Amino acid sequence: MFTLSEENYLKAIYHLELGTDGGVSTNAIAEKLATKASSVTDMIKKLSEKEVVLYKKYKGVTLTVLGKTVAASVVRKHRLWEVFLVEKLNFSWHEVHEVAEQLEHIKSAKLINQLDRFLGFPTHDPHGDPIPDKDGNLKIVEKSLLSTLSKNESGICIGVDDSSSEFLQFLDKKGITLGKKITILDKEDFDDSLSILIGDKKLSISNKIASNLYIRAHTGQ
Amino acid sequence: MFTLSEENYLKAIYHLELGTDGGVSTNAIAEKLATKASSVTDMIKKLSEKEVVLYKKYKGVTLTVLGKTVAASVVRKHRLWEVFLVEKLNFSWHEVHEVAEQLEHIKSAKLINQLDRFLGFPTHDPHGDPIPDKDGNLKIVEKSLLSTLSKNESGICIGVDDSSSEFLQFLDKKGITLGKKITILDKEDFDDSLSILIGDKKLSISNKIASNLYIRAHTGQ
DNA sequence: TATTATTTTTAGACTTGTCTAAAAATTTAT
DNA sequence: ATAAATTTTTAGACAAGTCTAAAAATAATA
Repeated sequence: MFTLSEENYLKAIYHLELGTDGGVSTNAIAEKLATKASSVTDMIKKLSEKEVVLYKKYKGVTLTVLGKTVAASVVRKHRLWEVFLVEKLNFSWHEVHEVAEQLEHIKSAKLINQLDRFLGFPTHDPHGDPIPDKDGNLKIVEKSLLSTLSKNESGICIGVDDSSSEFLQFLDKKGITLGKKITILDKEDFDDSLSILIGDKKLSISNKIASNLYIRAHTGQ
Repeated sequence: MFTLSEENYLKAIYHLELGTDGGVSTNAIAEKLATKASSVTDMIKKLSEKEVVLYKKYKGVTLTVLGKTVAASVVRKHRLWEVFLVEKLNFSWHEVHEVAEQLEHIKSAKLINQLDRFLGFPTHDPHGDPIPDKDGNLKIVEKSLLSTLSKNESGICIGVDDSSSEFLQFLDKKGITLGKKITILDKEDFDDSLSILIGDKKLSISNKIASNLYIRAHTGQ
């Protein structure tokens, strides 16, 4: 069994590992968890003894298969709870993170399996991130940034890169939500801003926004 | 803000206070929390400094108004989660306690208020225990033990005294659930066993069972 | 390659919550 | 009312997880 703290470390390493090829550095973990490098070293030793990470001094860490399983299960719980909060309890997508950070540590296999069923076996959380299945596997969806589409191309909004509260609230205000079809009407060379069609509304958005929105290719029309 | 451990102590004291008139003894708390008296003394000092209990050495503790509010809020969360688990996630009433013990410590006012609304503002948990409202007040229901009813009297099953897993599973097997009407058909002087009518079924139950079932007077018939 | 800068680890300390063993206070019984 | 039993508190220790400050290793630069 793993403590709350251990689970948070495993989750951090899991997320960091997706973004890099080699091992994850002590400093990177420390920054992610808002703690000190020395604390990270201590914890890594513990995790190493528990055989959930591979560790060589000064060389960073990698999750073992076991470690990856544990981390994925925490992520699974986090994202299922996020779906619950948004779908059933009327939370906005920018309000769910903090609460899900707590709920992800509740220990009960039955709870999470029944919750999964209750929610209709969702595959993605409210931010568009994939929910690992019971075995920790992710269903990968081909995605690209809105900013990479060309004029007259379109796609379905499936997620965000920056999931800060401010950005999510901004999207809410503009009416940009997951599942909506977005078509590029025009691209402005001057500042790379976009003119888009979302639903039946025409919007102008900056390149910064377009570089934070993920799009799934839209087959059919 | 209170730690998980502090909340558990407050909850224990809250429950113990309902069963006695004066202050709650150190040993009683230790037994309830399966810990040592010396640990209790340590924690009581901390709680006393935080002004949630009144404490005089060797004289036991009492909750302050603030302490009672905090404890009631934990109990409220515990019982609301129990309702959720049974009503929405198909848990049996004997499976919910352990999970609710974890969920009761999740910190989010919005979460618990929305959960309350989602569940239809329930007043009692699956064991028939009352759910404190937002201000910590209980709706008291006039209740009596089934064993105190006389022949031909009847009432609605509203709760259990002993909520051990074994007892609850026994009740499940016999078809005795909350909300059902029970009528005393006969009382056996020899061993104080009862012959009862529940729903349309005739059952014979021992006095031990009857002394663990709470009944609300049944007006009308 | 030698030196400087950065990263990582070690050593030692602190907090929270717990424990054991012993001392002090209270209660019970003779 | 005094002795015995019980309850409660104190004193000191320990594990988990964190921190600061300093040492060691690695990486970057001249």
